[in-house]
Amino acid sequence: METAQLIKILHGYPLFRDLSEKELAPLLEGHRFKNVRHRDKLFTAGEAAENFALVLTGAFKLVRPTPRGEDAIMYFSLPGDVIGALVMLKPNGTYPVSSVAMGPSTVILLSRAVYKNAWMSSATVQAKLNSLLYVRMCILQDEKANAKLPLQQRIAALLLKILDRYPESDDSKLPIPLTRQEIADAVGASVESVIRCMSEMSQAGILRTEDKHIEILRTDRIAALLKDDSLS
Amino acid sequence: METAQLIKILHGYPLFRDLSEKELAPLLEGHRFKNVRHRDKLFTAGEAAENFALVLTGAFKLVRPTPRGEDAIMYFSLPGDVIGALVMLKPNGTYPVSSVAMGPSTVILLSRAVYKNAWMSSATVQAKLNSLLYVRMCILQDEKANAKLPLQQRIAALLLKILDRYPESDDSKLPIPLTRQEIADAVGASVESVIRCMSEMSQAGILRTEDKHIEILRTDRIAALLKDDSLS
DNA sequence: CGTGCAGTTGACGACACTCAACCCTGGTGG
DNA sequence: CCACCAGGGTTGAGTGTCGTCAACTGCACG
Repeated sequence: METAQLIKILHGYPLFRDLSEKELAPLLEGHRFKNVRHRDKLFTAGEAAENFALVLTGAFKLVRPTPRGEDAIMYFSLPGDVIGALVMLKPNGTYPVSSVAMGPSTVILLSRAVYKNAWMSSATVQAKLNSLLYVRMCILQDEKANAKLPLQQRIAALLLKILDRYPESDDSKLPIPLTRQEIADAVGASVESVIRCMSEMSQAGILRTEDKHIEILRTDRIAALLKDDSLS
Repeated sequence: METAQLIKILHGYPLFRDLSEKELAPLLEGHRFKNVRHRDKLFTAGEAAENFALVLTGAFKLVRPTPRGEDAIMYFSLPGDVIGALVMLKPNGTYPVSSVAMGPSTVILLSRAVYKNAWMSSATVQAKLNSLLYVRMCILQDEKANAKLPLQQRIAALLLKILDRYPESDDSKLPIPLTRQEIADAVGASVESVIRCMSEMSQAGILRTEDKHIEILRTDRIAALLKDDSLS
């Protein structure tokens, strides 16, 4: 890909929107593209963190292995997100989470050195990173606040939250292919429970899934689930 | 308090450690001290965010009200922590959490304007804030990963985590007065369950509580709880 | 001396987890 | 061409952890 084209794409992302081409160049020093196949790991939790990455296409789930051998999904990284930037601050740091591709994805890889030289010395960039981090933290906090709700509502909250983050989508289809297992890992439940829950919702005509792509038919009724209770 | 003394204190905190007096001054522009009484709110979730604060003494719990009227504790802010800084980025932002004093506490209040002028334009300060935020996020992620563990282990993890954050303490006494209710709010459980759990631990001689101050007698056995299972 | 907060205990019940099948699909290799 | 397997989805039965409700104690404070 030519640099000009890349810059155009980057300007579409909040992180880089206000940066001139001149400011952008040093941030991308030594960048290299990388394709990641479905279910491959870009970074692995616990590994020494030498690089960070910028998502261009596809999606990644950031997962932490739990003490019991399952996975817990912390975040879904979509195009425009930065993965592993925070840990660049710590010398000899290790990735706190693994990043696993959901479907074929592409990123650009950048080195810790670039972070120290260019990213860290720019107050603007740091502030933007803070912003991304802040959003992510709020999501985690929301989830913690919702942790005691019945499963149905936690799933509903998750689906709506994902829809929210993709304003461009046609309003009802989730932009990422999601298996029931992944939903379970994200809300902290078992696959079976998630399946039972979502079957109910399907039968109630609230949503539909077609080959891992979930379509929400009645956003209103999902939202209603969060207020009161039950599918009646 | 004189400024000189204040600066000395601030230099003791990671956030300001590397800053000269000259760099520090603009960051503190227009600062005012505030005493907060036990259980009073410094900021309230949902309120328009006009100020942020720096904790000097005491402690704060950052809580989000849950949909069911309970509180979920997101974080314990100790001296040296900044409260509400992140949301300064967003014009018209509202605090995502309430900050409630645990015991009498003091802070210095700073205005959004100072943040925009001084804090945001310093790459060093932004990077430090990032660091603080990163730690906090890792804690939340750990908790999410542990969410499915039995209650006993979640409590054990919480207590150890708090001890970790206070290396100066005499190794076994928690630095913050914690009620069972607060522990319950932090791990996402009911008071009664927490009480049952901790009574067991007391009887097993693992910990002792004296007027809301928890002392851990056998750090090793608490840690062991996290690996295998049960108090045997 | 009442009120509010913290801690405690017991009985009961429910939501969700576990385990164990089973179906369907697509891909791979003999 | 068919057998086999892996990944995803589904269902049912049994179980357990934890939440709910209720009642009671001790203490501090105004």
